[in-house]
Amino acid sequence: MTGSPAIRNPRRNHNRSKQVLDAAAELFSSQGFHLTSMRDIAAQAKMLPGSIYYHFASKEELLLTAYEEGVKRIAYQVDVAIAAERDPWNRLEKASIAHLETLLTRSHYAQLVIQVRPEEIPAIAKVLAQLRDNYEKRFRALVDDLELPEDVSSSYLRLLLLGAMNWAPIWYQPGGDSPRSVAEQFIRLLKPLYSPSK
Amino acid sequence: MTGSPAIRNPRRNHNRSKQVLDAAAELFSSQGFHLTSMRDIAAQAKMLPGSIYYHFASKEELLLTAYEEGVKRIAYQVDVAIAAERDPWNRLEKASIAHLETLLTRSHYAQLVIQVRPEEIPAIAKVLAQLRDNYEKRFRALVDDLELPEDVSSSYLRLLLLGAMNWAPIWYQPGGDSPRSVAEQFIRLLKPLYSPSK
Amino acid sequence: MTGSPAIRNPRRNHNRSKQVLDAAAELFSSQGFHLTSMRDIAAQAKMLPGSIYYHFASKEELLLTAYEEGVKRIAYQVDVAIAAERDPWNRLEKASIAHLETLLTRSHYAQLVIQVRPEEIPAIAKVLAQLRDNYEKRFRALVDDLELPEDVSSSYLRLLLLGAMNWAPIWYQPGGDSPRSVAEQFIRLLKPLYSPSK
Amino acid sequence: MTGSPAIRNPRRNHNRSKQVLDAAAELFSSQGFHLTSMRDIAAQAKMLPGSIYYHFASKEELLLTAYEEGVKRIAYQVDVAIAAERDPWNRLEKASIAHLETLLTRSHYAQLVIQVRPEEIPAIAKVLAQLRDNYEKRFRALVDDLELPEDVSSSYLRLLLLGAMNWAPIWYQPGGDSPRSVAEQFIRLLKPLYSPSK
DNA sequence: GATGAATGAGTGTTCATTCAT
DNA sequence: TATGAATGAACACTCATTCAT
Repeated sequence: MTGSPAIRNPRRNHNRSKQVLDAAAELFSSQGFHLTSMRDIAAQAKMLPGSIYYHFASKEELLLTAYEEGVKRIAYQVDVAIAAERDPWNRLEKASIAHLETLLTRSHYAQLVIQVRPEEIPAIAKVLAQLRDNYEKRFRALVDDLELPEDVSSSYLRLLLLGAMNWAPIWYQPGGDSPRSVAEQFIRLLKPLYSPSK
Repeated sequence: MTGSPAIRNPRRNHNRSKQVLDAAAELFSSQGFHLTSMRDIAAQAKMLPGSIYYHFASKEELLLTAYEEGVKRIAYQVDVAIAAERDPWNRLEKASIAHLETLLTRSHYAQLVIQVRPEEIPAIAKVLAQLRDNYEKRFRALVDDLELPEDVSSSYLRLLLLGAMNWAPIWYQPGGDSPRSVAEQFIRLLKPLYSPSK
Repeated sequence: MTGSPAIRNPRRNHNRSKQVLDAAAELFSSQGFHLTSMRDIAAQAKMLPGSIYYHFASKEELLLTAYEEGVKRIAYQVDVAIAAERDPWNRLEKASIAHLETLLTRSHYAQLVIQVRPEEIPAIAKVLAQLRDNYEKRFRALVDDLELPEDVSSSYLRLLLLGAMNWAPIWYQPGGDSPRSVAEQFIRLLKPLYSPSK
Repeated sequence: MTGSPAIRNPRRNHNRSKQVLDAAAELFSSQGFHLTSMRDIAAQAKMLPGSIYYHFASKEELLLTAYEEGVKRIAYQVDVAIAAERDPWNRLEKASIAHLETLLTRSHYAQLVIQVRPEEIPAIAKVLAQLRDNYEKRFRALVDDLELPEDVSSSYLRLLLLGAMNWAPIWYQPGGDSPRSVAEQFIRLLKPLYSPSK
């Protein structure tokens, strides 16, 4: 796993590697890892199955690479969203909107991070879990910045919010409320209580 | 899927069928559907792979049966828990405790309901989703019974709470807080706001 | 490698396992391990490729089992051949005849022991080498029993004889001298010198 | 197999071709033909797999070329070794020493001649066998020059000696006796008998 | 001369399932 | 009821080879 040739040497790469990765991200996120065969990915990328292996060493490496990209993207969206905000609750709200929007509409890569459960792929379960953990640290910090009453656990507030958001792909219907409004609703349910000023 | 012999004649050797089902529930819930082979289940049930098919027509039927049992069990626990309560918030709390306790500690069958994502098994995805939906209606009713401020969406409150609880198996560590206390914390985070009298 | 089902439970075995093993022994010994595919073996055994795996866990296990059988057979032939002999040179000659006859004509299993070089199959190279070594110990003992002049190394005499015989499959033509007569010639080339009586 | 460009124009960049051939000789002789992939050879020669095909038309041609070189080298060593000798037994001894020394220590190319069994590569099996045969004719001549008793077959003496030597790579350990001394021992085992004068 | 990229046939193997006994 | 044995389709992957650039 020291990187495939195309990644080591991206110059002459007619971005076919990206094509493969895109195909993998889409199929893995929509059908899951085990229901997606290398043949499926090859077909989607308009390649022959064997050709994938020029770009990626294994199915697991393909997932891992896509997953990393997913974490990068969702992290980037969240970081951008909160950059200009100072108010702790606003920051949490912006972060939640970015999280849910990326998760639900923006990118197959980001969906991967939520849809694929690390334990499903034992060989790389630990790395995947760590990557996600790393991303979620942002929410830990955001929640810790809130001024909460003493008897309120910031840990559970974080788990409550993140859990609820990560479960959203299960029930979310594209036709209904926008991801943004879902996030706002979640925050509204939590916010007023702990900021008596409002 | 017209039912296997043992299910048509449920009295006959009910034991062995249950043994198979137990094995399936345990393995499906701990490793997932796709990482569990019929051979694994047979081994755990101390049978040969072919023998399973006397009891269940297919891997999917095995999962479906176990899933149904899981829904039944968790539903029963919740129903019992709220039977004696009248206060809406107390009822929601008791239900949440029962939900989380069953989910996290009580039974492999119940874990199945959360751990197995219907879309993972396209052939029976709809039935599974419906079974879960049916169970979760309880929470719809419980939340609707709360007296909430007008600007608060009971739908999103339900989704927030259920999502957070269903995500718990991802981060829950057996050594830490008890499932009961997790549920109480979640409720405490939501409750005070809307019932300022308490 | 704790033994395949059919070997653990040989009773009801309609000796299909043996059919597979026979096919493997023949093909491995005539074409070599790497030029023989599991599909080839299956075809020869009138089975489908997947069916082989009911009997043997892997291609390597198949080879190993056949190789063990080969060692057993050639060892048995040699042991029987020398059982009634007392004179050391006669014993060596009988052993050599048995060795070469089994090797060149009797059985694909025995040919395996010579035709397949352990290093060709790294995963089981050590076991194979040990099995052959174990067999060849017989010749060490037989040569040690000869009364040799002091300046003659019994080690090299053994290596000379065994090497020459094991090389025989390379040049041996079924139409020419019999294996027996080849062995006798080899012994005649070595014997007279060290038995001054002649 | 009409020859690759580099072979048609052997002056041009002879270096790179040799590099490839060296890599092939080393890997083929140490791991065998089938366990060595073109990728392995390319890596060892610090090239990309596709580049090999500028120099050699196929894996088989690569082996054939290296094998020819091996035969040439071992033949040369033997020819040089016996050039100055007149006594038949001395000639045979010198030839054997040269044969074994080249085989066991001198060159991967020479080892190829012994380590690679022609039948392993059906497409060129005959050519390989012929090449080796051609080389071994030397020993036929050397043995025929010995003055042997009438009842001793010079053919079998040759097969005995050559077989024993060619089997040596199987048991030879670099730490032990030198190849020279092995060859001398073999000759000593055969010689005294037929030349009682010595 | 050499490379990046792809090909396509083939490999060993898995696995849900079937069925005669 | 259960088993031994087999099936056949699918799977991830390998590898010699090709070829435009």
